[in-house]
Amino acid sequence: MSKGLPKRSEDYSLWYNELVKRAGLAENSAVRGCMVIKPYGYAIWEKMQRTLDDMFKRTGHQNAYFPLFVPKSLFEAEEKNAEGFAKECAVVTHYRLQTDPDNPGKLRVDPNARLEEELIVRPTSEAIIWSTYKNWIQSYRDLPLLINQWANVVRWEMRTRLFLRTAEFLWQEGHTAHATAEEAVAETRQMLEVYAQFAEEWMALPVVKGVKTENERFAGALDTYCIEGLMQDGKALQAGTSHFLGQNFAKAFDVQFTNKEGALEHVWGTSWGVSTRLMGALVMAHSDDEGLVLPPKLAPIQVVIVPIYKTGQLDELLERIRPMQMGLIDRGISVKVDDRDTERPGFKFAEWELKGVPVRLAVGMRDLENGTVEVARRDTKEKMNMPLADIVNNVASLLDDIQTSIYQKALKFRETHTHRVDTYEEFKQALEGEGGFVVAHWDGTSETEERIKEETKATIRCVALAEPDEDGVDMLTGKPSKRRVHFARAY
RNA sequence: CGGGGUGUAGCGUAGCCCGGUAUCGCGCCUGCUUUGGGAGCAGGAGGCCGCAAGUUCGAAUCUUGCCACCCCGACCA
Repeated sequence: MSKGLPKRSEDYSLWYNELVKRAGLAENSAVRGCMVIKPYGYAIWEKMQRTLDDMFKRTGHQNAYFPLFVPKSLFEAEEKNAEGFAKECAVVTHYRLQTDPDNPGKLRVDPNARLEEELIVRPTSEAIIWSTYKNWIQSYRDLPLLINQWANVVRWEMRTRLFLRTAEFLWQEGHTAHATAEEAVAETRQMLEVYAQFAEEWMALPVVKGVKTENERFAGALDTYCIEGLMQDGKALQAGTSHFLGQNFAKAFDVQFTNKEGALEHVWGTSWGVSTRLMGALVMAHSDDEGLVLPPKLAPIQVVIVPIYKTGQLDELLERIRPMQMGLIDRGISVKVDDRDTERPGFKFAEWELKGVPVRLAVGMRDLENGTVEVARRDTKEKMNMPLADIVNNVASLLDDIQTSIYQKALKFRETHTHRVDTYEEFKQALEGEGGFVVAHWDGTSETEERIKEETKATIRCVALAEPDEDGVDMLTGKPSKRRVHFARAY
């Protein structure tokens, strides 16, 4: 492991890339735009999955699995959705390879093995799922239908970045069907709340909840709700979306049910998802020039114990550390004892800091004689000595402190990086400075939104749910506005 | 797809203009000494120089073609 990460202040995106690789979260693969998620990174994703999955189950959802491939005819059924994704679809056209007569030892696509109908590798699963729902839904008694799937999807992005935008990524997608618009909207908003709660309580990432403008809306949805986080470089990151689909997919796939009065109606739909992009958000929101800073609730290793010893003392020291180690484990804390005899303490300290382990305990014979342990917290780099006798309680509450503290830090950052402006000059200044959210009046037209995007690269992240009504005028056109919206440059 | 760039050990690189089988650092292996903030010394292993063809006595180096990747732009529910 080489020393020293690039500095955030010097090259933020280089810092991010290096950090993801050096901390062992992910790396580029032999496939263009596709990453390998490494064990340490996958362990964090698994914790996210487990937590979210529990939250979905508690809100009444069940998991299922649908195919990776979508026949083109199904894919194109909902026109807006199909158009929205058409430019970034991987397409399977053949089903067989053969040895190449012109190139010994090489294979080629068998020209006689063309599929009668092309298969689209799912960029999202509405089409295949709604075509299935048609068979599952007949009566109001079949509703609501509340399904989630954990899956991979493929979007052939022209430019990719580890976790933030990869050609293949992992995600969950919820797809629900309801008897009424009101129920579907309630579902959409409920899942938005679930995402917001997860982001704030588990990822320690404060988010703005809001609704997308027409320009940014999911193709095929009537409304797209979202949570938006703010990264340390002042750019916003969309961390999750929840869509109210209206009856669009029900109509496209002819999904109808008989209501209590015996009349046929199209069902109302929602879909919602978060992806491995959350990993990118987690890294960018909290980490520093020394490495990752992980919130304790998602850290695969919450406490690392580094024994400090002289040659020959290791076994004895490990023996004496064991009661403390077991005490922490019994308390439900995940503990790693770094008993590698091949690395020195300084190296281990640096490595666990890079990997973002929230709490480090350094224990040597000297400490044991004094009845103390050296405790270091990753987020503030503070070191303190704690009595060995009470170490389990102290560490448990320290982990809670760290979770709260990094959330508060991120929240404070967002507050100091949110500017309310009234003129276009102020708007541009706010963006050019330290970035962040710029909250301003907008006349509600796509033209103005586009123009601002072209001139400043800032987009409307959302119309925040918490934003109060307020009469004003668009900073650019002077036309009337009833509410401010959140602008930012975004990932 | 347009513009620019780069491919040399696991990683990062020197050498290329001016042809003679490859430099340095990190990492790796062995041994000894070390071990409370990224150890020191000694020894060692590891290379179809992106691929293919051409020029030449001889190609990492020159020529041509191809491939891959990176950066900027376009693109990105």
